[in-house]
Amino acid sequence: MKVAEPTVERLIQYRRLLDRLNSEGVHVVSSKEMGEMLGLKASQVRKDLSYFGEIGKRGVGYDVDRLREHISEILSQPQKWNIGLVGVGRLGEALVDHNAFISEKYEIVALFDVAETKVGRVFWGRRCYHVADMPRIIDELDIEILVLTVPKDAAQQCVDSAIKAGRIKGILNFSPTSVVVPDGVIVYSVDITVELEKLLFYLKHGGVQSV
Amino acid sequence: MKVAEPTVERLIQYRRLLDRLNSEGVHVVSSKEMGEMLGLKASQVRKDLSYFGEIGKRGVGYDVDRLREHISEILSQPQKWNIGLVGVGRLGEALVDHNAFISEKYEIVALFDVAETKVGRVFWGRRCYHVADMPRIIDELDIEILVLTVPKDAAQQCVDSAIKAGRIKGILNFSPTSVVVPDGVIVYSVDITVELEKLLFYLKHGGVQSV
DNA sequence: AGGTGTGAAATCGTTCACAGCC
DNA sequence: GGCTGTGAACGATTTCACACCT
Repeated sequence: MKVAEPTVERLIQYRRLLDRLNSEGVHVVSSKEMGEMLGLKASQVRKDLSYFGEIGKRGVGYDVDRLREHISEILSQPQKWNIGLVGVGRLGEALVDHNAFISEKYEIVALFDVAETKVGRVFWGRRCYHVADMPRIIDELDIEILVLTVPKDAAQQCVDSAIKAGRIKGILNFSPTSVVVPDGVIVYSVDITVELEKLLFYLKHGGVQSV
Repeated sequence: MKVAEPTVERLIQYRRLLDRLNSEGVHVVSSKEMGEMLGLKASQVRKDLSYFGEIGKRGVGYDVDRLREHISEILSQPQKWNIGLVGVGRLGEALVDHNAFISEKYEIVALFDVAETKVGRVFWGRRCYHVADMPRIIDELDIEILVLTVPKDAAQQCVDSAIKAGRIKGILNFSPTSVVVPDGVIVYSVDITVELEKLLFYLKHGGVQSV
């Protein structure tokens, strides 16, 4: 089944909301309520949820637990992914220890940097290797996902070098630059500068909808 | 002039690319070349750039310097914005010192936290105040933008309290949760967990286009 | 020949509106 | 009465295709 990107993004948010509702002891929720909590139209919520079969009860709403199970199933992963983080700067360190990277679906298994003060050391249980050793380590540790937190000038060459190992399938890029990758490799960019500039742009012009 | 959000996002990327090309001594660039470097179709680039008048030369391409000026003009800000950062955790610290927040258009002027070990201290030249004092400090320092790097359970109440000062116009939310705001306040969310999960989803399914 | 600018077409995503069920 | 599920309408964005310039 093919799912549009905005829908996937919302599914993830629904699941998170349902986790919260569940822990608060809420058992039933309507599309209207979910919409209000997430800043979405009720019809949007219903359409998203209906893609995967009839899961709600007309006249009542959705069973929190059942819906949560259902969405988790859609978002489930067939395996645990090994992640390598490149660039142990301040942002890199923040991410290594970040809640977002603690999950049964994935794990940061290696760090990479060029600084002699970092290579060889262990940060939060992960060893830091030299960037030049990436191809070998990626192979040895079966790393398929890269998190990039390097300065912009280093981003492309880190990617090129990591991809040579032929194992990398996805990259989460925090560097303020675009990177070019071969077909088959997926890149998502989290670009703080861009988000801030967008916010500024819409503050300057008449306010627009929130996102 | 009204500009669509995806267009604004790309304009920001064009400008960044042009800055780089300029520093590399490149003086002319075509829509095709820009597209390749940013992962966009040439027609997309041309359409974006043509919204603001004829700026390229047919048969030649775009003058890097002139185009850069032109886009900078569109993205320019009428004033310098004061930013308050809430949540001096590891991610917050990383951002305070992050390149993204060094600009003539905006400046982080105050930090907020609840931890006694942080309140009263100065981090990279910015004083950290108690979250309870936000309304007063926001008023005194004329803060109109909030950067949220607090745990998810604290996010909404921080927003509510900050907005009471009636001065906040925009929020850049790094907390892994949605926040509800009154009309007129713009929220952009940078959600690391969501981006990572999206990447995973499309790794599981047949790869999709990069972003 | 090579590259821009731009209407028109195609695609993608959201919202409406209402039938159907609880 | 209230709420879901969904085709159809709508709106937004991307891509095409080609006229036009140099």
